[in-house]
Amino acid sequence: MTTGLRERKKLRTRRALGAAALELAVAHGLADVTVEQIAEAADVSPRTFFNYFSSKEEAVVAADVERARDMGERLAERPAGEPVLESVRAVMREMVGDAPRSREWIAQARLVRSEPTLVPQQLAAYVAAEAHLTAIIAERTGRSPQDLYPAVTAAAVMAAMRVATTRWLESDEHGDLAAVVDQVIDLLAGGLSRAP
Amino acid sequence: MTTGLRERKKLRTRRALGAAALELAVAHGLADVTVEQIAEAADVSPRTFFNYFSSKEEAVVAADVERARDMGERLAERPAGEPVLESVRAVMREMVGDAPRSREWIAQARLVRSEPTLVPQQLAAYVAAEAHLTAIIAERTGRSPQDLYPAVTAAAVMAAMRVATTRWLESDEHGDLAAVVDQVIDLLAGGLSRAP
DNA sequence: CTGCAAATCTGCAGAGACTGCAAGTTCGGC
DNA sequence: GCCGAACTTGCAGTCTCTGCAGATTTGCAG
Repeated sequence: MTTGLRERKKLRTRRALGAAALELAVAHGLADVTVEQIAEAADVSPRTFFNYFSSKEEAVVAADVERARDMGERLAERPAGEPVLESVRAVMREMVGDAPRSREWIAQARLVRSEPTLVPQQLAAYVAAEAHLTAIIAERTGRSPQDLYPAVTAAAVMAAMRVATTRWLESDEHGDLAAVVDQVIDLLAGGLSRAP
Repeated sequence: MTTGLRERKKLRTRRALGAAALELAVAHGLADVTVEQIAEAADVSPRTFFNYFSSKEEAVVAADVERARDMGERLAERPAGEPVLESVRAVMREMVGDAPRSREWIAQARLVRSEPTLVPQQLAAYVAAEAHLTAIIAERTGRSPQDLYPAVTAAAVMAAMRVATTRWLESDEHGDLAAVVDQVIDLLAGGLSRAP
């Protein structure tokens, strides 16, 4: 892990920009936040903002991308013999446990639901994670990444996760996300043939 | 069906704008096409363009949205007793048969793959269709749209269709899309447990 | 066919998003 | 310490996108 000062600094400003964008958007609504404000809050020039992100929307969703990457890494660390769907179940259980992060996650998720411009970006983040997941599944099952199996599994799993989190946010939110995840995974494993 | 002159005219300019946007983007690359050019090609003012679409990207992907809506309508017309996955299989077979439309479809699909800005919009189109599909599945299985089953099924199916078309485009394209669709549906129906 | 109300189109002005470029600043290695 | 590479910044300029107000067109009733 060669993390020179340079790289660390870059990561720090990237995170600062993402956090500032999210915070400001939650507070004032995305439309009423300018790149200039975001840059100022992160203590860089507006021009630098565009060296990191190509749009406001991308910055707001940056945390999601990181979360997805995190999910991928955790999946890669699961025991090799474990069925893919079970690995996903386990990883989601781990991640749901992160209470402190959950706060900002919920804020962001609700923001996305209320700002139409963010929806496409959010989906792009999911699909980026999907590509990573495809590679992991391919390696783990000893299949080629060109094979349909890893790709379809990854896509279906990510889609199911999306549905699970959406439903969880829509309902009282007091319910257990892990339980919802369990249900959607059962549906997938059951071949989508019968209802719960 | 009350299609007054007004509505028909609106639909016509909407399609003209979408087609112009797609055509120009394929010819010159999306970045080198301005809204002004698109509007001119469709014979309306630039301001009017924004009365129909909120961005260039949305216009380019408009045909996709229509196609997704079409798929939804065809699904709704399938016999009620048919299993959902089988209905999807049948509908895709029908739609693949439309040779004339396929040309522009392939052009658009290839464009999306080469223009990063279009990816999020494309995904948004898929998800919009997903909502429609959810409603259809809910009605057909007699379940509430709030239920997880219709939502997960719709999401998984759309994700699988996305993978199928992507793979089909990536490979020589001479293969049969219907065959790829068959494979991905088999994977879903099999609970994602084994490889083909 | 005529006139009215609503829907639509258009031009204009203006705020912001975003990019290429060239000049400064900082970091990493020798 | 010093040089090259990487990063930041300001600036100029183009394009996107929006609100508004005044035409223009359409649907409908009389």
